[in-house]
Amino acid sequence: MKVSKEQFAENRGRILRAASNLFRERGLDDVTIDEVTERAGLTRGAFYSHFKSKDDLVIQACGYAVEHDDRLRTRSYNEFITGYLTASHRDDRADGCAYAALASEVSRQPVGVRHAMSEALKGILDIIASNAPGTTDAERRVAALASTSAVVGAMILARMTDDPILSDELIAANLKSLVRLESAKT
Amino acid sequence: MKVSKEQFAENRGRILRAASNLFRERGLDDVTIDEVTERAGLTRGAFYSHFKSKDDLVIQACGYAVEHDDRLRTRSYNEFITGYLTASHRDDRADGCAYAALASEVSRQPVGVRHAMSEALKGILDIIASNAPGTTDAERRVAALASTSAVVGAMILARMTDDPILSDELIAANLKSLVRLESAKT
DNA sequence: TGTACATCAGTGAACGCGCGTTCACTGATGTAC
DNA sequence: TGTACATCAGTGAACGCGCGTTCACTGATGTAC
Repeated sequence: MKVSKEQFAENRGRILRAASNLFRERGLDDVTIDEVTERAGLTRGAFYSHFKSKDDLVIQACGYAVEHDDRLRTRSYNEFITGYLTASHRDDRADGCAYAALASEVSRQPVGVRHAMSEALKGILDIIASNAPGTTDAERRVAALASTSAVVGAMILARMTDDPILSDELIAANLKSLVRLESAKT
Repeated sequence: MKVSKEQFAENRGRILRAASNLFRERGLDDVTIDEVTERAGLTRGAFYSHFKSKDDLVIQACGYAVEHDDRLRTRSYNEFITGYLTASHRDDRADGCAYAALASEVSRQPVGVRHAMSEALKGILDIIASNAPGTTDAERRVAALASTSAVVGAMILARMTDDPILSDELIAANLKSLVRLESAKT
């Protein structure tokens, strides 16, 4: 049956949230429309009142994940690094950084998804660069690109390994390397 | 019909090579047994004379990809960084680094795959650490973990973006950052 | 303000396709004598 | 060394399951009068 505009908007939000959590936790291919709508409290068919296709959902849900990620919008450069490189972030994929969870899958997706994630990344890099250590804009830009690459790579490898010691070591080493880099420049 | 032992071994190698290329290019889920065996010059059914299941193939093919990757076995630390962070590596996923291509998917695979990739990574990190800049073992270890995270993260993000300028920038900035790090320490 | 009705979000069954896996069969290999 | 036969890698059809998508239907919403 038809529902109110407010209910409709809320349902759409619930689908997006469920999808963004499930995608980050289990990957884009593994998650089914059934799972997403069930978690959102709806049934399969309702999905197509909100989204054109699963591809469409992927675009929206990836955008949603980045938009609602506080870790990518911290105030200082140091806070970004130390807030990102934590064991709790590593162990909580569902609410973690969408790039660490999905970037390599996104690179094989249709251009719509890649574009959405890419534009969002530009915004994030600009913020990080504005807070990054360095005496010139160019230096701060390099620092932002390099440290973002490092934290994303570290998180991906720390999640990949089945050895908890190596996993912790990856986080600790990058923390040390990036924080030292900053203090050396400030 | 039955084939000679030599032919059997060659067929197995062809399947592994085809799978390792296809997996890196298109991801683990997207590639089908049909595609792999066809590229290896065989038919679907032959697959199960060589591997227990697709999961089994994933484990073997990931191992194969890492073992046959020259980029991960370069002689000096500088060569590792500069050989890894290139546009041609970015554009050639099929023969590129398996970690950049598959690490985040591997993290969601059964423990067998994760373990194989993790143990291989340990070997690679040991080699890199032995060549890394730094005056103590601990310093070299940190440099190896940090630079490996950075190059993998940079490659993943450079492949994800649909903006060629940002993609080049990611590679250049990490090159600058990591090479500078070395010269500062040597 | 109240009422009739068109709209459309949600339901759940059904469809169609693709993919991993199985299986009966073929015929070359390589061993036993 | 030569021959008979058991083995087993490869073939290709078939199976079964899961998933994205469609569709006829329901009934609450919200608009037009």
